Amino acid sequence: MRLVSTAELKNRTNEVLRTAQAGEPIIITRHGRPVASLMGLAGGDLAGLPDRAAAARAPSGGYAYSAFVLPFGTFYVAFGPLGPAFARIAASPGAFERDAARYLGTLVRRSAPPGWLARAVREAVGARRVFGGPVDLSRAGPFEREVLAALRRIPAGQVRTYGEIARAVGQPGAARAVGTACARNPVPLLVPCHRVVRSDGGLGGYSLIGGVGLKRRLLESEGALPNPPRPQEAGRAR
DNA sequence: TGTATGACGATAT
DNA sequence: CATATCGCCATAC
Repeated sequence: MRLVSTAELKNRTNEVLRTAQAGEPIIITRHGRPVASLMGLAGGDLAGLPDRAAAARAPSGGYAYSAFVLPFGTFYVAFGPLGPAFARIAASPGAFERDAARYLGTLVRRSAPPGWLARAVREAVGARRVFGGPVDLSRAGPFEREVLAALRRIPAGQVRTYGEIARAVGQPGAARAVGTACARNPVPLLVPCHRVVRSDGGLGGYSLIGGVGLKRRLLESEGALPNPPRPQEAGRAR
């Protein structure tokens, strides 16, 4: 990972882009604070994406989706010109297609996973890096978008409370609404809503298939839980 | 425009 | 410590 200031970005654009293309994640900083990231794209990565002309011709048509078999289920991701737009763990392609069509307002067709998407899923699930790639949040409201943006700033291995996110987006009293926004996250895992927990130490909810059990599993695999449950000693006191 | 609904939080019991 | 209650706030209808 490399940190690049706005000045560097402007004055050494080509070098920065070359670095990104080489596969090293670039974090853009402003006033010393990370504000955005660049993800390299290899040739052919965009093969599954509709081109600009196609998008203009059919503004609401043309989402593709790919399936990824993960340890806890099959993860489906629908993507358009702006990036991943809808993702779910689903029991079958048909179930995902139905949910995706309802959310996106258009049919989705299956496609081989573009390289950038496979990498994004790998990074998001393996939690080896923060997935900072593009995400299509155009159907989310302004508050929801801010919340989701805040979630993306939570490093793997860490958690935040719903209240902390509320304060982070300037609505200190909106913890509950943050929960609602998380529940409506169109791209779970890619936007890590599982890293938000309750202020009382509870995990809170998780609406993906798998429920809080999956949420716990994800957080454990990221090393975010201080005391992984040890079944053998569960309940034992002193 | 009003009303109902949550992946919440603090407090009381 | 678990449950109940009430306040909160952005959405969906």
